[in-house]
Amino acid sequence: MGTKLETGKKIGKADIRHENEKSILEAAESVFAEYGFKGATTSLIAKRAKIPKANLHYYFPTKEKLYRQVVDNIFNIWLEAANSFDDCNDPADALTRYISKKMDISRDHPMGSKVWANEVLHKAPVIHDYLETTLREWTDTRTAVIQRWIDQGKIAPVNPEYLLYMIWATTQHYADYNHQIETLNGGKPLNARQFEDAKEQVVRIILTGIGIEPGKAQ
Amino acid sequence: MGTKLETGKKIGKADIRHENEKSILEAAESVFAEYGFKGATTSLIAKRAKIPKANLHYYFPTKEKLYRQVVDNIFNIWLEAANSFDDCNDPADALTRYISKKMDISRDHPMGSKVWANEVLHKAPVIHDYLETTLREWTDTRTAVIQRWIDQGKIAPVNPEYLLYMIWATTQHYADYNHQIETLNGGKPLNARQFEDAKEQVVRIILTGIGIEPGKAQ
DNA sequence: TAAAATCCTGACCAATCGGTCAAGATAAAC
DNA sequence: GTTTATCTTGACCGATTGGTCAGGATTTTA
Repeated sequence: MGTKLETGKKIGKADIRHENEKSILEAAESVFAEYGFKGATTSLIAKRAKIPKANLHYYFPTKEKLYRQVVDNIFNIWLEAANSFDDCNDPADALTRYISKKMDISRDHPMGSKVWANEVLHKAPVIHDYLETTLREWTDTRTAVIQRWIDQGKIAPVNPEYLLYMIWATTQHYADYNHQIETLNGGKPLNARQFEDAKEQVVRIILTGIGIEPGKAQ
Repeated sequence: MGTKLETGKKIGKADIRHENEKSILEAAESVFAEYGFKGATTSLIAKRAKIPKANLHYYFPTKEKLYRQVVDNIFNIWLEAANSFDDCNDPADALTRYISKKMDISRDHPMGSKVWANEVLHKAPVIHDYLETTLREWTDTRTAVIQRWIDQGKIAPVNPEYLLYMIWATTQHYADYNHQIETLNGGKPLNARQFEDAKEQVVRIILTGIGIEPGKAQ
C-alpha cells in the first residue's frame, strides 16, 4: 500500500530501489576512487551508503558488476564533453570550449576521473573494450577534424593525437593529481579564482602553442 | 669461504644480499605499478623475484617497508631531471632539456611513474611527507626561476605553478596512460620515431605557448 | 675444525574479504 | 484479508593474504 513521508509523498518499492542504487553508486565511486578496485571493500562501500553489506549484494550481486556500473557512468560524463568539439568549425572556439569543459569535469567529478585513471594505470582490465571501440572511434573522428584545420591552415601543423593527449593529460591532472596540487597549494584546494586562472592559462598556452590567437570566448 | 661461479668470482653473503634485494625491488616495482599497493601481493612479488615468499620477508619485514623503498627509488629518479632546470638561465634551453628529460623518464621508467601516480591518486598515504617537504622545496625554487624569466621579459607572463603542472601532466601521461596510448595506437607501443615526434611536439607547443621560439636544442 | 652469523624455506596462523543464506519485514496484487 | 513479490539483515563460510616460526643449509670468523 505504501507509507507516507512527512512530505506526503508515497514510498514504493520502485522508489526504494532507485534511492538505494543511487546511494550505493555514489558511495562506490568515492571508495573505488580512493582505494582502487582491489583496495576497495564492499563493506566500506556499504557503510558509506549506510546499508548492511548483505543489502548491497542484493542490489549488486558482485563487486565487479558494481564497478562496471560506476565506470559506465563516468565514461558517459567523460564523453559528454565531446559535443564541444562538434558544433563549430572554428578551432579557437571549439578547443576553448572543449578544454574548458574538461577542466570543469575535473573539478566537478574528480572521483570519476580518478577511477578512470586507476583503471588505465592497471592496464584497464575492465574497460579495455571501451578503449578499443568507443574511445577509438571518438578519437578517430576528432583527429580528422584537427587534421582538417591543419590542411586549411587554421592551426599549425601538429600531430592531432599527441595534441589530444596533451589536452587530456593537462585537464585530467587537475582531478587525478588534485591531492598533490592541494598540498603544494598550502594544503588547501584551489579556490574558484585560482581554478579559473588555471583553466584560462591552459587554454591560452595550448592555443598559442598551436598558432592561434586565444579569443575571449569561454 | 665462499663458492665460485663459472666466471671465477667469489659469492659472499654481501653479494647475495645485494643481489636478492635488487631483484626483489625490481619485482616489487612492477607489481606495485600493475596492481597498486593493496592489489599487490607479496607472494606475487616473491614469485617474480624467483624466491620463496618467506625469503622476501626475511629481507623486507613488511609489505609497507618494501613499498616505501620502491617509492624512495622512484622519487630520486624523478628528481634527477631537476638538474636540467638549473644549469642555465636561458628558458628555451632549460625547459627544452627538462621536458625532454621527463619524457625520457616516462619511457624508461614507466612503472615508477605509475607507482607515484597511484600513490597520489589514493591521497598519498605513504609519500605525503615527500610532497610537503622535498617536492614543495623543489617546486618553490623552480617557480622562482620561472618568475625571474617573466620579470626579465624572457617568457610570457604565466602562473609558474600551473606551467609546471602542465609539464608534469603532459610528460607523465606518456607513462601513466601508456596502456591507453598503446591501444589507440593500434595495440602497439609508440616506436622510437613516434616517441621522438611526441617529445618534440610537447616541447614545441609549450615553448611556443609561453612565447619563446623553440630552438633546435635537444 | 668448531662456533657464530647469516641465509633459506615449508608449514602454518590470524585476519580480512567477497559472497551466501535463511528467516523475517514490508509493500503490492488479488 | 490473504497471498505473492520484493526488500532487509545478522550470521556464516571458503578463499586469500600478510606475516611468523622452527629448523636446516651455507658462509664467515676464530
